[in-house]
Amino acid sequence: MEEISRFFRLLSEPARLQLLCLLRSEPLDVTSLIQATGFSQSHISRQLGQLQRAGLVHCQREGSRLIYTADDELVEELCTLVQGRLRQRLEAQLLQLQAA
Amino acid sequence: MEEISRFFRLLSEPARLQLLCLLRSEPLDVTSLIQATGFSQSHISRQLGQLQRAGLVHCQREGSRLIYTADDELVEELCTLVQGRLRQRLEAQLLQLQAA
DNA sequence: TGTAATTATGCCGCCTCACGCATGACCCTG
DNA sequence: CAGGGTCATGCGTGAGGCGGCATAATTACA
Repeated sequence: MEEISRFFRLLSEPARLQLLCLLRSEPLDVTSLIQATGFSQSHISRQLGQLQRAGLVHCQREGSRLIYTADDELVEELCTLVQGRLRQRLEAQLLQLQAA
Repeated sequence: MEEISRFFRLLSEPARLQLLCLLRSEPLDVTSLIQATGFSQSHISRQLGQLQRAGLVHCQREGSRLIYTADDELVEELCTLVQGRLRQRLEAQLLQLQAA
């Protein structure tokens, strides 16, 4: 339970979720992630560290760079499920507004 | 994306997750939830408010009490998925330890 | 109608964590 | 070996949110 909530906390930060989405389409080095997100280098590095400790990503050296890769498709599944629910909820609210 | 992360944030708090689990097995009033969790009355009330605004629970009067009910089975699914992953990860670590 | 029970809300202290700056560690090239 | 590029790590700040105390609001009951 405690563990599960910690996992959700990892995904509760837009920056981390964004990193996971970016890495899901293709492996990238830190510099690319910085440019893609607009966050500071230190921040990106920290978030990547957290994701790595959680086993959601791993990295390998490529010359002087570190290439990060997303390991798990679970996050995608979770996001899809949640997104479906949010969509469904919005539609329900829309119907209710039209009825009024 | 922003919305999705907000949803995960809801589940990132052990107290809220616990409330959802309790309400998933049976509808309960606030007093029962307080006793079951050990948190203060105000805190429970607040968390229930958040869950309600997110559409995860709803409440109905039953005399002087408010009976809360969990609306969505999505949370269960999400928890099951995450739990499976955590278990899988622990087993992997165990194997790695045994190999060493 | 007054009182007790149940729930919601304003207020506040405290802790966690996001976020950037500066610095250190590591690798590559000349 | 020197210097530049890439990434990680202390440090400080500020905001958001947990969590409890006190209080208000709502309801049931005598």
